[in-house]
Amino acid sequence: MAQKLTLKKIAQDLNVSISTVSKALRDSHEISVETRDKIKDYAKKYNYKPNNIALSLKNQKTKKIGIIIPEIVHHFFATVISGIEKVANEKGYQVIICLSGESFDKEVVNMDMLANGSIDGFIMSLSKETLERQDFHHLREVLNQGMPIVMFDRVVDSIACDKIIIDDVAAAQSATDFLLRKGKKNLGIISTVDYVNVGKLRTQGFKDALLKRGIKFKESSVLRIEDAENCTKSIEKFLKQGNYDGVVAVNELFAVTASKALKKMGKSIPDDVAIIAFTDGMLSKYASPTLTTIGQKGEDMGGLAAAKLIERLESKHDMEESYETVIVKTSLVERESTP
Amino acid sequence: MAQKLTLKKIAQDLNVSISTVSKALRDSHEISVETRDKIKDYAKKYNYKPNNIALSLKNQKTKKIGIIIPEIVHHFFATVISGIEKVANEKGYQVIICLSGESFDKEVVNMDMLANGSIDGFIMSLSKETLERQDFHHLREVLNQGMPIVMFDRVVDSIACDKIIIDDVAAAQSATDFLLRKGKKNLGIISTVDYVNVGKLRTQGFKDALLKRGIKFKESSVLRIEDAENCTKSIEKFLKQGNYDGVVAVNELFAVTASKALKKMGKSIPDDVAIIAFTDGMLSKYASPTLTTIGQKGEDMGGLAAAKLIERLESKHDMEESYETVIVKTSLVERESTP
DNA sequence: TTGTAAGCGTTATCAG
DNA sequence: CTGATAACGCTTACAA
Repeated sequence: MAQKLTLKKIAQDLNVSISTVSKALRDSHEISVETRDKIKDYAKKYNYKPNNIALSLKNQKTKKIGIIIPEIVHHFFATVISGIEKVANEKGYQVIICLSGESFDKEVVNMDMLANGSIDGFIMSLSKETLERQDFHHLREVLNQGMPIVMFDRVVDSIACDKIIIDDVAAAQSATDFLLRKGKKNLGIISTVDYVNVGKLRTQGFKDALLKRGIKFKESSVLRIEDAENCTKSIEKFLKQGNYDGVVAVNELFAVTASKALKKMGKSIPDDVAIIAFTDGMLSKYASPTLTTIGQKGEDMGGLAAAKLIERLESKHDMEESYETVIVKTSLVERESTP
Repeated sequence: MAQKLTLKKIAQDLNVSISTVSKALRDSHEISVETRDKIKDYAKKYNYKPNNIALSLKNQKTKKIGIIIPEIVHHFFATVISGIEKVANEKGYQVIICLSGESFDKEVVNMDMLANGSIDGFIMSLSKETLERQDFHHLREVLNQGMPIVMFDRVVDSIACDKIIIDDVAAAQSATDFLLRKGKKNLGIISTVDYVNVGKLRTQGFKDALLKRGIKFKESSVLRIEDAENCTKSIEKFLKQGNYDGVVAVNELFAVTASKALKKMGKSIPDDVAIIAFTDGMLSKYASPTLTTIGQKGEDMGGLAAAKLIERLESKHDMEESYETVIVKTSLVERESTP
């Protein structure tokens, strides 16, 4: 069990000083070619690699990015991480992931832990509970220490930092309008409770689209789901009562659940009822019928977030106070659930 | 932008020495109650938190676990991470995630980076390319340095370390037998290329189940898929030629693809053809028809892997050379795709 | 009861 | 050309 090699050991073994070794390995011209080669050969032979922790302490930077998201088992978040990881890796950074599990406390604890030197900056999407409480002191504290944050998807206006979002209102509006253009007249939307801002914004877009075409908007055409695990019953009831010919769903899960409910009711998709969903993930691609979706480009969002954060980390603090909100274009992926 | 508080600054502000501050904050009885309280109040007021990097360097342990997996967008891996994260967090550890993207080189590079002090141990599942090449020098190097590794799912026998797996042979055998018991006679299996060991093992189990019942096994009843992205054509062809009444698929994706192909061919599921898949994820739950699956308990596997790793990290090096392979029981989840 | 000093592994500055 | 020293932030013998 060969212990890890350090500068100190190399120095001892080769009867030189630590600083000589350090300089030789960094190709300093102060060192004679002979000693340099001797040291470099030795280092290569025994596979010396500098200790990252020591470097972090010395340089006051870790080359690590902290990611805090609600859940990793949601495909959208997984794609975002994938995008972050890719860009981060290219630029020599690594990612530390913490899950809040939609809990405010866990979000705070994890953030505190990471903020104490483990990382250089954060990329995060807020937990539902945090959004509900509207308590953002942990974010403020971190920003106050001079540690940058990039928020994505679930963001809040009142925090000054870089943000990567999609234009939820516009996307929902165009999704809704898409159904209207296909000749659907009586639309319903399956959304989340309002404190989840993306749900609220998408509902707003739905409403806007109707009003723009002079169709009156009824509150009863909105279903706001609290508990995604047990949404089947309420979706069935909603669809039965509304007798819609077009449905907008704010995520894939609501959409497939609606699709199943409709089939059970003997409706044919897309002829009797058309469905369009947010989040272009696995379910949409493989459900029967396949679902028309608004793609959220999770990987792009992650990549942009990472690029933005790293840019800020590596700029000489000269981009102070000029925060940017990037709006990522969504894409409409047409499949079988719409005519 | 309040700079981060350190022991040094507290010491200066309060006109005491650094070690006094350190001791006071750790409730040392060496320190008088007055100074202790004074220091603790000050620390609390300005929200002092010790720097993790400094602690890591001092203690020679980071309280971080490195995870290396092929992809995060695969639901199974996401559930495993979720399980790891949960257990790790409970025990005061955090997770650093690196993705190999099924590439050998990326796996090696990432592992090297993490091994240089950033983490205390690894949890990993090998990339396809690594399995194909059978080159495990990077694993050996890490183990040689005394850094523990726990492998899961895609493991190799020749590396001595703890492993968390499912009994792929037995699971495939029981899945196959399940179809036979339901009266199916002519079975096919959709698997991966053989160097992916789980594919190979599951194919083996399929074969075993047939032989055990005295049914002869034909090589032609195995489809080995190389490229999961473009498997539709080959699956269609395979199903048409074989005219099976029961299909085992080594993952969800192959299963839904098969399901769609069969429906297109006018077959009814499960009456004409029954399907059983590995990996109980989103697709199986929401496909039409829903799929009967072998649940791999990703979250459990992750939790066990984390627990095992941490146990090894925190034991006083007295469990040397006694590596364990934990076999996690799979569960059969019956849904609509089987009678 | 408090302070000094060494050490974790590096790098950078300054002497020799 | 080479080496000693300080520093990053912290803990912990050991002195005072």
